[in-house]
Amino acid sequence: MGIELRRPERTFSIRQLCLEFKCTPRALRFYEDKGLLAPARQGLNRVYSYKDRARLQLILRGKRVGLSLAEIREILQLYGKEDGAAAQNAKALAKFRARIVVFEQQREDIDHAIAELTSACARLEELLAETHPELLTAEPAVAPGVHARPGARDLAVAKHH
Amino acid sequence: MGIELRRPERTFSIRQLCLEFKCTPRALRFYEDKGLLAPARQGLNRVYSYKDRARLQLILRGKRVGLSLAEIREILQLYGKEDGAAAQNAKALAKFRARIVVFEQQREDIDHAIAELTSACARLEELLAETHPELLTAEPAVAPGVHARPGARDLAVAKHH
DNA sequence: TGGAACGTTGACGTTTGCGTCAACCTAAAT
DNA sequence: ATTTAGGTTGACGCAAACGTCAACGTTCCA
Repeated sequence: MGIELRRPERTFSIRQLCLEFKCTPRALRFYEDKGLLAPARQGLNRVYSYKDRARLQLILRGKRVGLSLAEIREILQLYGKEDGAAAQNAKALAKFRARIVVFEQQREDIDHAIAELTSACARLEELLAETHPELLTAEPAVAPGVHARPGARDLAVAKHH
Repeated sequence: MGIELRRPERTFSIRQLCLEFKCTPRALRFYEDKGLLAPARQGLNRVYSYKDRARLQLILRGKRVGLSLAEIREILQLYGKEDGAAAQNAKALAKFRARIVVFEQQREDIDHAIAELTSACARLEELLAETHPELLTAEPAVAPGVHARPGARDLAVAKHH
């Protein structure tokens, strides 16, 4: 039939999204409880649209930069309603600006941290080279070009202990 | 007499550090409990040296970039003992490198976030300018309240609920 | 016909990072 | 002598962000 299964119409099961984004069903349901997601239902089952997937991406990015779920929800809400009460928009503007400032501070902190860790690595490498060269794993730097892709192979999220 | 009271010899009370770094005594004691700080004592009272202050700075920076206290402690420990078991140093090296990778990912995320919020701000400004220009506070940058995150009411500015 | 595989809703447990008393000491100022 | 302004150690409380069962419903498929 003529129905094209192009990407924008695709839907996702909870597990598909979890595999793609390395998280657990529990987490997605939790985000839903907290009002960050609202997938459609097919009977009882959740059905995630492309828009839901995009939201999830934003949520996870937000988390990685240290936002709380409450803050993320706020931002998502403000994002959606560009109309409505203008006073709300003014408040949104202020909040956004404030967040930008915080982010810039954070970037500075991260640059600091990277610099310090890098020099610490250099010192450690020297030290090891002198005393126990056999322990040098011979990986002097981060593999260039390759963004640390976790390589989703299993459905169980392995933890580091 | 010849004794110079240069900075390196200065010591700090718990409150002084709290004021300087916008945190609470409770937090500092907590960090101590967790093995991140170990100030000298004068009777019962804690006396923080310049080195302690530096450690505190690192701790807070670590927190701001999303490290857990446990991770920060690990880093601080590895920092202090450049000798000792070489195998430990090798592990430290690996961990540091891994953290650097995470940090670089984080920086990317933050740049993303800043970009998105900035464009959102621009859109909001336009929208407000058209519909309710009187709400434009004409503060293109930040105004109030130093950026300290939650709570901190012990000796900081009173906050909204 | 039944058992994987996938989904659902509770509900309780856990860790982290402190806040918040309470009860007490102690040196300095009044 | 007593208030005041700092400090101390417990001990309990709490919110965030899930993990971890338990008990149960579908659908497919050999």
